[in-house]
Amino acid sequence: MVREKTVRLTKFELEVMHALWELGNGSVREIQEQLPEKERPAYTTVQTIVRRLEDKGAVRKVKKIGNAFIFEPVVTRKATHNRLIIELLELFGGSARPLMAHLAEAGKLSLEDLREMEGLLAEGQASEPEGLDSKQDRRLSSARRSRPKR
Amino acid sequence: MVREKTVRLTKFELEVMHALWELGNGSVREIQEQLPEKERPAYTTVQTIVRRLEDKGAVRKVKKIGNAFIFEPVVTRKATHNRLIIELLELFGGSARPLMAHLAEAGKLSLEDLREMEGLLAEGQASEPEGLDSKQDRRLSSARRSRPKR
DNA sequence: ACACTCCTACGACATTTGTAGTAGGATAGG
DNA sequence: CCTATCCTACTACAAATGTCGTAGGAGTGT
Repeated sequence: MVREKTVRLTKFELEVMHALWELGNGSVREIQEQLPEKERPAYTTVQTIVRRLEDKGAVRKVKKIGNAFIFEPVVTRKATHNRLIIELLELFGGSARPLMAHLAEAGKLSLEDLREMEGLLAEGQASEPEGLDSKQDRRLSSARRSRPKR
Repeated sequence: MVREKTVRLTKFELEVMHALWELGNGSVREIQEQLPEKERPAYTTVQTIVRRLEDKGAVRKVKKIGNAFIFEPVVTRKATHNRLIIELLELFGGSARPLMAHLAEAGKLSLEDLREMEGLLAEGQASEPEGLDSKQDRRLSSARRSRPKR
């Protein structure tokens, strides 16, 4: 087994990671723009979070384009989510049963969901493609970003 | 609908709440002793957490026995767990599907679990008794606790 | 009335998180 | 080569968390 590295991430750090997972890799600017407008913090705030993520070993610089660093995730979305789930499960006694019961009760779980899962389980695997690719970098190549006339 | 109060609790606060839910109600001392030895903090640490929980409105004093206050949960375990689950779900796009997929893949979910759930769902309800009772208080009545000869 | 324990009320402090501002170097268009 | 922008490296700071210690009031057996 590969014992993936997992780090403890805060809510906000998770959001930044989410953005980066979506992008595959990207600059601080791109990450910030990827965040939902509603909760889009200042550029330097994102920069700080990214730096902390780098300290924690959750992301790393892969290259430099112009004078900007391009970051990429080190921890996978899957490993991170797993960790979160494990922690939540512990609160429920380590078993998925009670958790499922809650989901069902909250109406978050339908019979169809269950049957669907059964199908997957029966087949022996339930994996999502985990799209962590698109490592191209045709961007920033030589074009200045938004240029606010001020 | 009763729109239960939910507060944001930290990991440690959750553990204290867990202890209190188990007890039904209890003194700081009892709560501390209810915590797993491995991670049992100093008495005053627990006291501080309880005080903060009180500030947050998650617990309240119900009476005084001797010179000690007896606390009881204000927020239910169910409501709190629900909140946690909701937050986790948001990370997964708000749907239970991806979460279940993770559980299944991590081997935390078996076919039996699924069938069991189906049964419950089919019946129209999946509720656990939510044992928040046992509000007696035959304890501390007049007996000193452990008395370390020093 | 005492001595011994408990308990509570507060205060402290190091970390971690959330959020940003500033100074100064790097770049590209003109 | 100059200038308007970007970007990075730092620094700052308040609020939230994790962890306790201390002072002083209370309750009880003798």
